[in-house]
Amino acid sequence: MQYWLMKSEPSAYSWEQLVKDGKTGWTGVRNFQASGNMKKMKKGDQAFFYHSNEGLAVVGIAEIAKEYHPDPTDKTGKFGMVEVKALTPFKTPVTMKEIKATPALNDMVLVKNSRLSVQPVTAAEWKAVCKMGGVKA
DNA sequence: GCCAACGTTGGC
DNA sequence: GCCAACGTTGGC
Repeated sequence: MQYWLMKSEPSAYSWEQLVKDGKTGWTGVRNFQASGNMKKMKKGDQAFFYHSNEGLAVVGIAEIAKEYHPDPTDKTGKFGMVEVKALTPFKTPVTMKEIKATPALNDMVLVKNSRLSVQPVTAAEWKAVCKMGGVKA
């Protein structure tokens, strides 16, 4: 089981929308590192859903429903996509501010490389953030 | 709305 | 294959 973090601007696609849709195709990634991370995802892996720009917080947990395959919205054929489904909403969102205020979480990719939209999360980080969000890891 | 950081592109 | 220029992301 691997853990991940995926970012989305709420104005583009929010957690609330994913809950409503149940499942969505994670298209539009145009970054090799992010796309490469999606390639490593296995069905059943879990990912934090992070709201960037507005909210600035981890708001829930999604599960990888379909593994990496070509993104039909990418005309160049270089990038891929996965499908995710809503799994567990956080009781309380875990904000960037709180993450930065937690020494154990300062090595998160979210803090170190805030521009990467799909990133790995360690088991320890996963556990800590889940706890802060009020859900069981 | 600004600006720093970073990834990508393209000319050489 | 290098590197400058450019565009985009995202926190503040």
